[in-house]
Amino acid sequence: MGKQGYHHGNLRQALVDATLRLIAEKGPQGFTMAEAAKLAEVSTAAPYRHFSGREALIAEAARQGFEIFVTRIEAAFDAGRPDPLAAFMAIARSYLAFARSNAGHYVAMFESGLTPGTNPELADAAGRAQAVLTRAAAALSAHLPVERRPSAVLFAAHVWAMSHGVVELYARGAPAARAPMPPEDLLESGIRVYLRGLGLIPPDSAP
Amino acid sequence: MGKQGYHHGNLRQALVDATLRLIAEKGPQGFTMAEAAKLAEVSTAAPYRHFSGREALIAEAARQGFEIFVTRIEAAFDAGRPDPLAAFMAIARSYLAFARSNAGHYVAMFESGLTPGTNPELADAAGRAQAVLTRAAAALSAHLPVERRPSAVLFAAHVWAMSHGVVELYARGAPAARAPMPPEDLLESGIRVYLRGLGLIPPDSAP
DNA sequence: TGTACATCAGTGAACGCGCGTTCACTGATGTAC
DNA sequence: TGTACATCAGTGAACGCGCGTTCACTGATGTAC
Repeated sequence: MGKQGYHHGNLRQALVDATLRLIAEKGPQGFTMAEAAKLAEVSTAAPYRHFSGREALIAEAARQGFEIFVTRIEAAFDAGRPDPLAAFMAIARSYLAFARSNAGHYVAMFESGLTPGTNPELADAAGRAQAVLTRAAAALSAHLPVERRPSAVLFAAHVWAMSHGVVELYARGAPAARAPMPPEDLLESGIRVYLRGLGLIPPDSAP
Repeated sequence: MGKQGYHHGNLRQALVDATLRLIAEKGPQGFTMAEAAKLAEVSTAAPYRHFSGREALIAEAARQGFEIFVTRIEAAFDAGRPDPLAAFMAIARSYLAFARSNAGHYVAMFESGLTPGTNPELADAAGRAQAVLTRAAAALSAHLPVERRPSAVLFAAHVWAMSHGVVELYARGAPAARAPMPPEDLLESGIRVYLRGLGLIPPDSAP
C-alpha cells in the first residue's frame, strides 16, 4: 500500500479518488484522464491497466457512489427507528447531506451523462438505491388502510424527485433561482406537505 | 437574411441555434465553437464577431431559454383560467413539455454549469421565470384563510423542485431509476398529493 | 534456501486530433456629399 | 444618381495546447522446483 516504488499498490482506487476530487472541483467535464493520473502520481498510461478508458473510470466512481448512497440511506432509515416518520425524514436529510459531502460521487451518479445500459453493475447499484427508498416509503405508509395506501414505488419516486430537484436547483450554484431558505429546510417542509397530502401526518399549521 | 454571400445576415442567432442543436444532441460538453461555426456554415473565427467566447454563447442560449420558458409558462397559466387549479396543473405539464421540446435550452439553462453571477441578463431572465411560478402559486392559494395560506415562494420552490427532479431523474436517460409511469403522470400525481397536503384540493382517493 | 522464469503493473515517449482563440486580411454594406 | 470612404462582418491560416490512447519497454513480484 506504500506509494513509493515501481508498483503503486492500490492504483485502481487512487484513480477513482482522483476522479472524484476532480469532478467535485471542476464538474464532469473538468475531469481528464491525464490529470487523474497526475493526481495519483503515475504516468498517463498507467490508468489503462485498470480501466478501459475515461468512461469506465467515471462509471466506477458512480457505482461506488450508489453503493455508499445505499449504505447511508439505510443507516439513516435505521429500519424505521425510532418511528417510521422520523426515519423517513432522516432519509431526506441524509440525501442532501450525501449530495454535499460526496459531491464527486453525486455528480458522477447524476450529472455525468453516463449511458446506463452499458454498465450492468452500475445499473444494479442504482436499482438497489431505488429499492431502499421504496422500502422506506412502504414502511411509512404500511399502517394506512389499503384503499388509501399509495403505491410505494410512486411515493418514493415523488419524494426522490423533490429531493433531487432541491439539490439541483437550490443546493448548487445553478442560475435557476435563489433558495428562499436553506435547502435542508426547503426539502423537509416540502416533504412534510407531501406526507400530509397522503394522510400520513395530520393537517397541522401552515408550512 | 439570405444565407449565401459574404455576409450571413443573421449569424448571431444562427450560432445560438447551432449551439442548441449540439447541446441537445450531445450534451453541454459535446458543444464546441468549431462545430457550431460549421453548422452555421461559417469560418471558425466568425463566431468571435458576435460572442466573446464559448461561455458567452452558451449563456445566450440559456438566456433565450428562460425567455421562452417564461412565455410558455405564462401562456399555460393563462391568468388562472379556466380555474386556478387547472391553470396550475397546466403549468406543470408545460414544464415537462418545455424540457422535452426545448432540450437544448433546458440543458443550457440547468445543466451546463454556468456561473450565474457573471451574466446579469441571464440572472434577470431566470428571476422572471421564478416570479411567474410564484405568482401562479399565490393565485392558487389566494382563497385560503390567511393562517393556512402557505408562502407562495416556498410553495413555488417545492413544486419547481419536484418538476425539475422528475425531468432529471425520469425524463432522461439517467442511470438513476426507471420511471414507474410516464413522467407526465408521475409529476401530475405528485403535485396532486402536494396540493392536497396544502388543503388546496380535497382529500380524495389514493393517488 | 536459491534460482529461473512467468506474470504483472508500471514507464516514457509518441501519435493524431480537435479544440479555443488570434491575426492580418478582404469583401460587402451603408452613408455623406 | 455617383462616388469616396468608413465601418462592418466575414475569411483563412495559424498558434499552442492538452487531450485520450497506444506502443514497446522494464522493473517488481510471486511461484515452481
